Amino acid sequence: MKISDKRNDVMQAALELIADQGFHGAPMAEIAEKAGVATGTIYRYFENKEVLIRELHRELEEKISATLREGYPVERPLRERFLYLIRELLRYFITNPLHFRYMEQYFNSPYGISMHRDRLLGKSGNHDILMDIFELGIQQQVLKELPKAVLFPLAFGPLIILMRDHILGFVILDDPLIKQITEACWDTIKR
Amino acid sequence: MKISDKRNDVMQAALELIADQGFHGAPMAEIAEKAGVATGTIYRYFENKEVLIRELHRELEEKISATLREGYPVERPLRERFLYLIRELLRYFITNPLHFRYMEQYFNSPYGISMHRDRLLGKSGNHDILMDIFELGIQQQVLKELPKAVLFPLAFGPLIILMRDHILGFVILDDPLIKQITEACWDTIKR
DNA sequence: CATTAATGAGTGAACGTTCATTCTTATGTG
DNA sequence: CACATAAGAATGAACGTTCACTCATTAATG
Repeated sequence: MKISDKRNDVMQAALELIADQGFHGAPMAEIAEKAGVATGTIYRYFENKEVLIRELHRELEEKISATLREGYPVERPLRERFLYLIRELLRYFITNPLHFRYMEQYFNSPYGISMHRDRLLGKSGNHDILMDIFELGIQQQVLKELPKAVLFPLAFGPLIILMRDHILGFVILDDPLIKQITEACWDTIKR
Repeated sequence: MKISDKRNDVMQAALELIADQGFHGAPMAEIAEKAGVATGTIYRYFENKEVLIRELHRELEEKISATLREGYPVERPLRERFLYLIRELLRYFITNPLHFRYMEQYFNSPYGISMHRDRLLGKSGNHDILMDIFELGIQQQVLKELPKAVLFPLAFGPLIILMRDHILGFVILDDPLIKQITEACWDTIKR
């Protein structure tokens, strides 16, 4: 058993518990039990609960960012690049609903607020890509002349509710529907 | 002092605390202190914390619903009715940021999930209005031919992030901007 | 055998809720 | 009107529970 095995087990257990019970539905004791370790063991790997939570967030963001960059069509027209981002983000979360639920919990908590500031300042990984699209789009008069801080909510706001509804089973996001949705998102911001 | 004075004080205190600290940042003792009553007094008016929380939600929803219905232009074209709804909702929340924060907390909690089901089934007050718009719009081929459960997120999803950013001071939603935003929301769903 | 890892009972703080008691207001009586 | 009595409202200390975190002890490792 490698040194990081238990660390991973703890993170996985925390992810699952927090994703579907929230931070307060995930006591350290329960995380430990689910991970098959003792409570105290968690504190070998994470200074405290907050560190565990932030670390988990960091790791998920990393994964998502990597996925979006993977096949990103840098050379294609703006619209295509934009559609790609939205489509792949939706697909990622459909494949990894726990990740979505976790990010949602995180975002909607005291932890999330500082991150939020970063996002708008374009610090985070794949938001540079997005901000480039917005900037170029406005320059080339392809997009509406709106602040980037408005374009982002317009384009990505729907995805949050859609994902939630998908996970709850109110909608089923299959490929044809995803195609229509991504195009609708484009319509929101295109001139 | 009327019988309902303390009840109101408690609700107001709970609203303020919960809106900016979340449910877990609002212990009954603190709510009581802020309301200027003893802890035990709360339990004269509310069976327990959950009842208080739900009651608060009910009351806010009532107010919002009333506001949206107030000047609703029933006789005007679809587009105009739709723009009205979005614009007034934004305005309401800009005027009452605590209400927005509270509803967000509520929505993003175990309590919120049952409500969510109601919303999609069209039980809640002003959603009948909205569903009518969607239904008519599809019939008249004004709107995209998408499930109502998709039209709703597309049209209203942006508002949540926009409101959050507005409250955090990242955007300032003034009237010209609101006009552009509501029209962008319409562009998302119009054919 | 020395060092590191893992354990889980224990600790104290925080929380929602209760309830014996006190204070306030309303009602009855002469 | 003065006073006694009853009813209702308000109080806050106390209770039981939950939780994050600690630490003395045990197990594993090389």
